[in-house]
Amino acid sequence: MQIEDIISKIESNYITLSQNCKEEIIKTSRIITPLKDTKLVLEGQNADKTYFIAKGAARAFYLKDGKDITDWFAFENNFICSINSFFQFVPSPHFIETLEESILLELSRENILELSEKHIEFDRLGKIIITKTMLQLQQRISSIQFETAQQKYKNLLEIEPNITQRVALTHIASYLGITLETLSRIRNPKK
Amino acid sequence: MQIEDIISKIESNYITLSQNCKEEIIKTSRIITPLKDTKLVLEGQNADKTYFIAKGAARAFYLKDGKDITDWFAFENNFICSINSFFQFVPSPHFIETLEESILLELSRENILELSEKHIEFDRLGKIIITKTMLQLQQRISSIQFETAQQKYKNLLEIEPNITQRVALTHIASYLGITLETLSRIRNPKK
DNA sequence: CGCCGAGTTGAACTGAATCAAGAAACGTGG
DNA sequence: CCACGTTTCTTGATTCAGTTCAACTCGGCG
Repeated sequence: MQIEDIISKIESNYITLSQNCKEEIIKTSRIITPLKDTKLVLEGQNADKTYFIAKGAARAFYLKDGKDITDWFAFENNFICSINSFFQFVPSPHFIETLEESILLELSRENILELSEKHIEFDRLGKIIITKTMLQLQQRISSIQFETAQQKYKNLLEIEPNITQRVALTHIASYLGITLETLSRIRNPKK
Repeated sequence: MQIEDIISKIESNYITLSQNCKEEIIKTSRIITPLKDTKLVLEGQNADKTYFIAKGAARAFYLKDGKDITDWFAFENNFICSINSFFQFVPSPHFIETLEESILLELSRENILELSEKHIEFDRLGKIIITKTMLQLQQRISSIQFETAQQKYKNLLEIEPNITQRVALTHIASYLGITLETLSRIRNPKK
């Protein structure tokens, strides 16, 4: 996959970019093609990169009392970063790792800020992504807050129907805020 | 309170605005001074307004199986809107109401879009607010997801130390995703 | 004063967690 | 392509935090 293909994926999923802007993206970004289970960000790092997933999947997770808790999944045509670190310039509480062999476009915060200054469509792209993320988080809060384990799992399947084929159940369970055992029982009702 | 005072509150809490931009805000916005318990948004409405709280407090809530569930609190120097309706152009799932007699600056989506087009600082203001909201939601998810009722309450008090003096416990309980009874027991341990 | 909404307290119940074993599936090397 | 070890998932028994339902208290205000 060429960088032009990746950028046109961004355009068709988000917003059209000017030729100038695209050229500058090409100059300042880089493509990486990590294998499955590659760490993109480590806890404690200044995680000043954002990744666009052209192909593959990734997750953000953190360790709470030694337990691996998934906080976010991202698949094709979505962006992933350590939002705390990226936006607040603090050490990342999260790890980010690929869940499959992937093709990613890596952009640094510095380049993103510069691109946003120079190209109004790029600035708008940023706003769109942040808004989308905000709405997804809001959605997730209602789901976590007021639904049973069963309903939360169903909701997730509606949003990401194939997630069970791509992601380990342990990660799905921790993302839903339930234990692996409970998830297993939900999936195999009284047998 | 004059509109100039309100705008300077926005500037000191968020970002400096050009003279032009401020004049246009003055022309297109309006100040409202609702009493306590005034509904600003009703469920089902196209809620295309955002409110800046110069003084007072408000909450967004919805009815889940007839039960009143608080989704968001906002106090002085913060903005509140029905984020689903405002950003996605759908009927609002939320009500929004004041919790105290308040002074609010009301801006319509239309005016906000126009201001964002014309004034880059205003556009940036929007981005700052959305980013802040996103980070707060993210914060809230970890709190809801992996902490005991007790810890969630403590966390809230750290962020909003005076909330119990300003907001009914029922609303705090539903915001935390616990029952009023549980909240009461947390506040009055084994007596 | 008496009522009413908000908060408290008590007792029984329950959904999900925890702890503990075992079964499948997976992959690596012989 | 099979044997073995490792990781992932399932199943069962027990426990517990928080809910539910119900009764009671308190403070404000009409």
